[in-house]
Amino acid sequence: MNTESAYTAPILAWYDANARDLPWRAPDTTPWGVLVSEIMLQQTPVSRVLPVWDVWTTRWPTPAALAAEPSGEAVRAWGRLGYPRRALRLHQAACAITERHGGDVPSSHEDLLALPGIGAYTAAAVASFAFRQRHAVLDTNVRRVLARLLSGAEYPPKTQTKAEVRLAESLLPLDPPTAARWAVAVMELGALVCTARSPRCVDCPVIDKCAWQLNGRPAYDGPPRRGQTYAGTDRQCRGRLLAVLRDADEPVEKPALDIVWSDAVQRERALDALIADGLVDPLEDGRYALPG
DNA sequence: TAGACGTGGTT
DNA sequence: TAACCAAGTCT
Repeated sequence: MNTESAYTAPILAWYDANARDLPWRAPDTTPWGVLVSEIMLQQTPVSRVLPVWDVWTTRWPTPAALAAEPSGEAVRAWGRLGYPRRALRLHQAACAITERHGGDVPSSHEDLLALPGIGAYTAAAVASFAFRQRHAVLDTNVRRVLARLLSGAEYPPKTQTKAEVRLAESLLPLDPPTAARWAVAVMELGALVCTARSPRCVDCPVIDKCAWQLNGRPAYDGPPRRGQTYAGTDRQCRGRLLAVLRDADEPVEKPALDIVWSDAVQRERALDALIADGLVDPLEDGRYALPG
């Protein structure tokens, strides 16, 4: 496989000059700090993660510190980041790290992948960013950049293909620390320049080598990209319900939940689902609380 | 494997 | 304004 391409040097140089100064990239950030950031950043913009990451890593500087607290505290401190099951899984991951790995975030892709809430992307990201290993880190940004640069398409296919993985691997510099830098660099390029809408091609360090550009920037012509309606869904209902518990200092009575969603059938379904997910704890006295 | 899963900013 | 989008994972 290739180890260098015409894209490598320009993108690395661009990153050195344009990388954002994000706290989880600071040299003294621990692997745990990196892991927390990666989970928080799933489907969530950097600007909203910043303050929550700060609070979390200060309050729980190690996996053991988080594992020592009830999972409900993790859910509460998650605030309005969204997808609160991530908080639950991060707490579970902290417990597993404490029990199985002596309190140290594991460095191997395999061990990371075995942790709850960590999939192929996050395992690769942590192994690469925190441990300077050589992995293809294929997130939505990188998939879009590679689609444009090499496939000449505006967007990558809806679901990730093996061809994309092979392509990303073929682009990885051989030297692990350089591969790790390359991984963040491509991701950053996708986040700042090669964006989904209105890409800033004038600022692109590889515009002269971009297949999409050379093709005349053809518009996406594949199947419609999934649009997610939200109003009126179970997801919105779950969000309302959980917000009540998050904002309450003590367990709440049922009416406090009933008042935030008028459709009783949907409300009960959502509440049951939250309980099944372990995000809500139905107490014996009939009240409801975040899990202990 | 398609769909569920939160939330808020941008266009 | 409604739709799209943001460092995905799980089932």
